[in-house]
Amino acid sequence: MTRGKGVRRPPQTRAAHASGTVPGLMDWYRDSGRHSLPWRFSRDPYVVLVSEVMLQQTQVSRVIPAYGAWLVRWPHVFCLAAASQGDVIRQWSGLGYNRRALNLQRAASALVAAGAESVPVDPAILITLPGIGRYTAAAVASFAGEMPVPVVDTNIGRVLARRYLGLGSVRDASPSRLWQLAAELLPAAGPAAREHNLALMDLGATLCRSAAPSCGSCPVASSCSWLLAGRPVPTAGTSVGPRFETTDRFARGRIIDALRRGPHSFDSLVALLPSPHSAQTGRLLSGLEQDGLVVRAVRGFWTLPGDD
DNA sequence: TAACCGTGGTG
DNA sequence: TCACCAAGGTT
Repeated sequence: MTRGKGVRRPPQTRAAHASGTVPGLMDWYRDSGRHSLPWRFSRDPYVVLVSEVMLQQTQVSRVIPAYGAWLVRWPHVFCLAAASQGDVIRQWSGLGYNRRALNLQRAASALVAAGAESVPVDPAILITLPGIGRYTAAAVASFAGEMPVPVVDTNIGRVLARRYLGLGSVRDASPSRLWQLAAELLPAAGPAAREHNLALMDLGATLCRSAAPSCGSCPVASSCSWLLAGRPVPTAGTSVGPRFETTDRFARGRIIDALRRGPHSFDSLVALLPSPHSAQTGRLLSGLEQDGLVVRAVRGFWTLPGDD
C-alpha cells in the first residue's frame, strides 16, 4: 500500500530549530522531544488520522500497541472502508469510547464513497467527517500535510494558558483565546509550524503537566506568566460524580465487551451488569443501538453490527 | 452549554 | 484510597 510512502524522520537540523516564535522552545524540543512516537515517522494522512482518533482522551502508552495492530490489519483507507463494523469495534478493544471506532470507519467510508483515493489534509474537509473536530482536523493538516495551521489540544492549551495568560489550568482559559494565541505564534512555513506544534505539545505532556509541573527544567520558565505570578492555584474542579462502576458508561462498556466475544441473549447481558436490572439493560441497549454499536438479532439476541 | 461517551494510570 | 487526568467530539 502507500503507507510507507511518506515515512521519514522528523527534520532535526540546526536550521529548523535555530529560531522560533517561543524563545527556548525549539532548542529544548530538539533534545527532549518525543521524536520516537511511531506516528511521527509518517506523513500519510490516513496513518496520522488513525493515531489522532485513538489519542482522543486516551494515553499514548495505550495507543501505541493498538495503533500498530490497526495499521497491520487496515493499512489504507480503502481497507478500513471495506471492513465489517463488528471487526472494527473488536479491534478497538481496550481503547474505550467505542463510538470513535465506528466514526473512524464512517469517515473512511464517506471518503471512499465520494471518490477519494486517500485521506485529505484540508482541515475544512476533514472537519465535515464524523468524529473529526477542530483539533483532529488541524492535527492531520499540520502533522501529515505540513500545512501551516495552529493546533490546540489539552497539552498545547495548558502551555499557552500558563505561559501567556498566567492561568494554572487550561479549563480557566477560553478556547477561542487559545486558538487565537496558537495562530499568532505559528511559524509561517508548514514544516516549521509542524515542529512548533509538536514541540508545544511535548512540553505540555512532559514538563508543563497538569499536576506537578517541572518548572525547574522548563525552557520557557523565565518568561512564563504563571510561574512569575507565583503559580496561582487554578479554580476548583468539577463536582464529584458517582462511582464509575455505577455509571451507564461502565455498563455500556461491559455490554460491548461481551458482544465482542459473540452474540448474547438479553438475559445474559442483564446478568453481567453490576446490579442486574432488565429496565436499565433495555435502556442501555436502546442507546447503544441508536449509536450503531449493537444490533438486534434473532430470538432476542444481540450482536455487534456486521456480526448478524 | 453542560452532559455524555470507556478505560486505565497516577500522585 | 480516590479524585483527577488522558493528542476530544457530539448533542
